Amino acid sequence: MQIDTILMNNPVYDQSELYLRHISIDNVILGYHNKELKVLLQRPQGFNKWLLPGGYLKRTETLIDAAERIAKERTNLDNLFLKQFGAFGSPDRTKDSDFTPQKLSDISDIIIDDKHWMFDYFVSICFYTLTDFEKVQPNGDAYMEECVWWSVDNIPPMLYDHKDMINSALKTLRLHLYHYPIGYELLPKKFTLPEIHSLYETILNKELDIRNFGKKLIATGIIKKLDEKKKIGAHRSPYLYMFDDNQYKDALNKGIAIIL
Amino acid sequence: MQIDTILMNNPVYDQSELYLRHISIDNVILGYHNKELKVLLQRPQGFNKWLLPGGYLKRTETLIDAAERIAKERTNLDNLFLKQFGAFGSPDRTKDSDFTPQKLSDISDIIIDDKHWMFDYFVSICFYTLTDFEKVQPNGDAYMEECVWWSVDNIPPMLYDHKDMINSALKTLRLHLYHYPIGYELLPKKFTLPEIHSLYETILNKELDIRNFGKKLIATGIIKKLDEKKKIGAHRSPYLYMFDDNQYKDALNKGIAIIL
DNA sequence: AGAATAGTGTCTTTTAGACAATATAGG
DNA sequence: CCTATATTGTCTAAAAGACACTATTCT
Repeated sequence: MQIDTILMNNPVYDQSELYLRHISIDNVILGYHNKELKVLLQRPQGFNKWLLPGGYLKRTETLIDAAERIAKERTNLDNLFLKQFGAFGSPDRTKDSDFTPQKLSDISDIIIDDKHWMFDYFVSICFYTLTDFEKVQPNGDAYMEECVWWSVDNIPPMLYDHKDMINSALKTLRLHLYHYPIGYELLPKKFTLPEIHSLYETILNKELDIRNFGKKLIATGIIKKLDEKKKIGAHRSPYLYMFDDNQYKDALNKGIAIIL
Repeated sequence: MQIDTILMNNPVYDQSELYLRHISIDNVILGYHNKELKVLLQRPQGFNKWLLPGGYLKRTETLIDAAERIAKERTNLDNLFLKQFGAFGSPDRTKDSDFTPQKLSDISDIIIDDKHWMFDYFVSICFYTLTDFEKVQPNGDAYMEECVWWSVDNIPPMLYDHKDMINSALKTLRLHLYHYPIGYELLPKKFTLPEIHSLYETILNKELDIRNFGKKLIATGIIKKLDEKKKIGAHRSPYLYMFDDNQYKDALNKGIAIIL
């Protein structure tokens, strides 16, 4: 069996590198709170276009490990439930006239030319997650001038194909909403029907009759009503609900149909 | 801005390589014909486990270009409508006690040790497609002793995580069946209701009442009845149907709900 | 009493789902 | 006429969808 027909010149790879070449991870970290859906974006020092929080894959990590590590760097949250939604790869996806080796060199203390690995072909594996943005204090780092939440209805100019990634993540989230229980990681353990109702309305960006919504969601069995109420001040106290763990896990594995 | 904190030792990449390191493409090529669903698998020379048709990504290609090229190598078909369904990556996913550098060297004319790039960490981007297996004469090559169709109900021992990939592809196909029009690329331009009905039954692996099936599928608008019949021999001639191009494209973009 | 929010039930329309007899083509 | 296959419609049950009044809590 001859192997080298595939034309990689050097049959021995360099294991000394910590990260794998050509592979990046980008996370669409969606934040929900109080009927608002936002996405966490960062802006590199000296540029005026934005990026998704991303990074590279270590030799010792699985894809999901890397995505979790990268998400944690910006949110400080563990246990984000990240879901892969696509890989993006084309020879020119990391070409952007607003982010060039020249410009980077200008504001950097080292010379970076277009042979630098940073400007090589990268395939990006993308994940999305949903969290409560009020619980997150976004962390930038030395190279990111800003790291903040943006409304998904008002995305700033993005570098590369990161805008496509956001759109793709939202599309996937909306599809998943109809087939998997969403909100387990996002809502408090015990939540009210109006709370989960608002969440679904916000994600789908459309109104859902709360009476019918409640009937249908309870009919799936994934949430159950408790014998407790939540105190919310000068108003009638709403009942609390929680996810049924067994039904929830089952639904995650097998998928369900939730017609809202 | 300092870049090398990410610890890739050599900032300049080697552009002379035709393929990108660490990235592979694997295709789950599903074949349907006459109520049978099969998958195209290949067996490397001298081994008794099977692989999906796969390959590497050229510097000049997009992911989908590569997937199409690789699919064509085995099927000779252009215009396969390949859909990405996932990326698989973990440090040990290409470790398999039945496919080792030692065994490969034994049957090869070159020395391959575990530092060979072939045994490095690869992230595989996976695509699936659906075609008519009767139209395909599978092509092996010098390194693949066999390349044949296997029933999806009877998958032989697979190398690496390729069995997982098949399962994941089938799961995705079944999900897509409920949200996107399936069969456009597979069925002849004009097809009969019994034909598309059998296709759906086979993919979902369950019976669907043909009367209700027809009503519902026509109600979605993606197929329309023609004023022609197909001659099928000594039986009543079935009407022909075809996809409505506009509705089809629309459904592909936006997705639809097909409750069967 | 008033303001704000939650909770609940019924009716109508639509859809799902079960079900079997008739029509056609060719031999 | 026989065989094999295709076509078609109705009924019932379930679900979707529209809709509005009452209940609670606190000030």
